[in-house]
Amino acid sequence: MDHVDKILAQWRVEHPEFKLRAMGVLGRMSRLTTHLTQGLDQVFSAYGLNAASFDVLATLRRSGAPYALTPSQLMDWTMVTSGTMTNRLDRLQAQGLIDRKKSDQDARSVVVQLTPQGLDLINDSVTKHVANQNRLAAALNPEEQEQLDRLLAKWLAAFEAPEG
Amino acid sequence: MDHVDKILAQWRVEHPEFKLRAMGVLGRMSRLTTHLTQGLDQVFSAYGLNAASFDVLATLRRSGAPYALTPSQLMDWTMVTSGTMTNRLDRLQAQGLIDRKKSDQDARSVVVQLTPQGLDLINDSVTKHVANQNRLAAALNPEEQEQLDRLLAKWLAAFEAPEG
DNA sequence: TCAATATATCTTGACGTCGAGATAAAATGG
DNA sequence: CCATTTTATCTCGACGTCAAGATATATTGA
Repeated sequence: MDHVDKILAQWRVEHPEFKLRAMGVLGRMSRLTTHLTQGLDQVFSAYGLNAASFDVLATLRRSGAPYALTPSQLMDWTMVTSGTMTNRLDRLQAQGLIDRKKSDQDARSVVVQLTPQGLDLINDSVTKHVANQNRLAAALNPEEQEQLDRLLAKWLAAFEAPEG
Repeated sequence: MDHVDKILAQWRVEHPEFKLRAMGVLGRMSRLTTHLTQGLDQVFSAYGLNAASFDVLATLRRSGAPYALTPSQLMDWTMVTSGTMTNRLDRLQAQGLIDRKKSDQDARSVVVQLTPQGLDLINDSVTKHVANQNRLAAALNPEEQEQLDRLLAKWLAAFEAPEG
């Protein structure tokens, strides 16, 4: 009887006709996301980062040398709006973890690049982050993780399929 | 090859030694949560609400008549801090959907109650919300939803088990 | 009894996010 | 060639959230 079960039990009393299966799934996902977010933040904050700034640095890092992307490319990878990305980049630049220079190709555009300090920081932190993710997932055995991943992938495809 | 697969493919090039199963699961959960949040907001905004205010109204509604709880009880149900709850209640009160009165039992405490308008609004919107949840989950068949729910419940138990 | 501690709620300041709009430059098409 | 449309980025104001701290009241235990 976890928290979500208690919520469902209340609705069964107040609205016995409700079809609650999806509510259970979505409720557990939401609740789990809260716990996982807190778990991931433990590593981020140990490096003076948060999920937002880590996300940008990691996106630059995994794009490969020279660890440079435009704000638009970063927006595509991270699912945030342009105002949000500008704010993230401002803070990372103030921390000395990235720099911005005008693009040679397109005068409207900007190139965001990891600084040497930014590269060092993401190299260290991402290793800890991956270990932390595996720790957080360890409540499920490898088979269960595979099963879960398959179901999530199928569901996600409904939103990210090539045709929308 | 969804968005998360592309991220994993990049890491495999840059860090072939990373154990990426948990990253896949967490990444898909995160991405899915973003899409689901947007899907749920469509119903909320049709009623002049957002996820935060809906959450409070729904918690009061499913607690049963007289649809009254203290801010502390609401905090327990919704997993938010006291400052957040104060802010939510201020806005709901300004909208005329709840009222606050001093507790008879405990002079430190407050009783939050749905107004008649608040009750009408949550009664209408929660019905649409449940249908919307089932619509969003329909990419998985009932069996898959059950399977997913079982895995999520097991995982969630690691965070919400009686002993921590 | 009453001082120390715990509880309930609110306040404040900082931050991350979004949406709408501004600005500038590039691409398009007649 | 030039007007129109699209693209890239930034600005601004509003909002939701949190952490830390303030205030008032209740509970505990010596």
